Amino acid sequence: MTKLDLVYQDLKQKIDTGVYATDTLLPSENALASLYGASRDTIRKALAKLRDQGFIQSQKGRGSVVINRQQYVFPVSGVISYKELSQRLNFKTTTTMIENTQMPLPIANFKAVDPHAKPCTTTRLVRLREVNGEPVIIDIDYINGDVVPAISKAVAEDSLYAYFEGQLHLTIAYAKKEITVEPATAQDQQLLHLDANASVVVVKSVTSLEDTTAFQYTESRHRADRFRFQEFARRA
Amino acid sequence: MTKLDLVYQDLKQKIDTGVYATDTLLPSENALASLYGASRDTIRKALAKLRDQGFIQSQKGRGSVVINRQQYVFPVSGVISYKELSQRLNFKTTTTMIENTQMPLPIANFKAVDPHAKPCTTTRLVRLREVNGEPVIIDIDYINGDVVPAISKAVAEDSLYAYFEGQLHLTIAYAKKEITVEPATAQDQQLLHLDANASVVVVKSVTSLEDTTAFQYTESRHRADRFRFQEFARRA
DNA sequence: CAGTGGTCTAGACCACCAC
DNA sequence: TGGTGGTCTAGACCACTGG
Repeated sequence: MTKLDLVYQDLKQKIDTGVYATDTLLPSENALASLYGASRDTIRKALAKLRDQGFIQSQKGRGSVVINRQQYVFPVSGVISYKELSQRLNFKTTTTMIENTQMPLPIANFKAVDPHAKPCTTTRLVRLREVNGEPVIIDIDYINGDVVPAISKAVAEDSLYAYFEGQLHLTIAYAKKEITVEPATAQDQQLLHLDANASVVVVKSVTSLEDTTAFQYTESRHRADRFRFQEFARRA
Repeated sequence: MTKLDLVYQDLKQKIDTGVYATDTLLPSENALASLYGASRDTIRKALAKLRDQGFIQSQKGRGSVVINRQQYVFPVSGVISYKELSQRLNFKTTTTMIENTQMPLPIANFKAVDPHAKPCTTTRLVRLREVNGEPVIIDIDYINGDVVPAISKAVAEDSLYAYFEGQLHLTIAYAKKEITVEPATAQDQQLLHLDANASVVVVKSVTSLEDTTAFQYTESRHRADRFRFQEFARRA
């Protein structure tokens, strides 16, 4: 844990628990520097992170205002696993593996989100996500066989990310995502209990490692009436 | 223009035009510092910005790799106006004002995106966006009357953001957005030429100024079959 | 006016990568 | 081993806010 992250985590926690309340000012940068025994620059980096995440807004000559008790609803935003998400939200979720096969990457299917995808063999994983006993999402994953050899049912039904990071020590760096709305396929209708003319929200993503290897291609098909996505963005 | 932004813009432009090609390394931070006559720290801040935007990925001991020729499709991500967007994409677009009235802010309608919205009088603007003669989006704006007095038809059909920033000198700081899918209303069906059982993608947003005043509430209703949203995200 | 955040600098030490 | 990015520091000057 770096000093920057210690300051960031502590401030974030104090904002979350109301020690620093919404619409009030944080201590000044110099005050925080003394408090944490850090240089002003390190404090500023922690504040920049809070700013990017939408916790504070800084104003010249005044200070940094707490603006937002962060609330997660469905952050397609951010690179986060389904397991991490459901834990944070206290959902009662189950994951059922429907398919686990080896096949070449269907490049054309991910053209929009990664125009330069290269051929490779993959593990194809199809999983059904249920929340409170209701089927909500079908996740279709293609995992690069050069990076990850094979995946057990136990891992697939628990958490891929925990396996990748904890066991294989892969460093996940970034992802590109795309959201569209499409007519439900026969499989969507069957697994998600949908009518013939229903739509699903499709989230396609490519996740890459620190060395820029694209190693996971995912197509996530959501019941449209259960889909919700929130984000925070800054101007310029 | 700060030195940081000069470096950022120049590097970004060189990446866009291929001077620094995808999958190649940028000059080292020390080299860039000499090149631009800036300190290493300033260079690092510019690189951090490029990293956040998905242009480069840095690797300890190796350098910073160009990973992505940025491509805009429909950035709900980012605080950007429809006019800025259509210019960037070279769309042929028209905007038609349908309604321009004064009314109290419909707080309940924006509860999900701003739970603490306060009562205020607003200008309600309803505008239809067409791309290549095809109606694609209905924008319903509520603009805080305490911040912006009234809005002319000419401004509404050109660009609100250009007016807010250029004429009124407001500093737009950040926005919260939410995406959901809803059944098309009668107005949706009529204006967007949709069937009775069609769905629309609804993007609700609250935009705030530097002093944290929420001044614009927008409900953007998109034809589902024309909607596409892409984003870049980093882990942790 | 004093205090705040915004920008910029020069230098230090570390962990990591490639040769 | 030399060069790279990652972290941290101490200090400077500026523009802005508030009383």
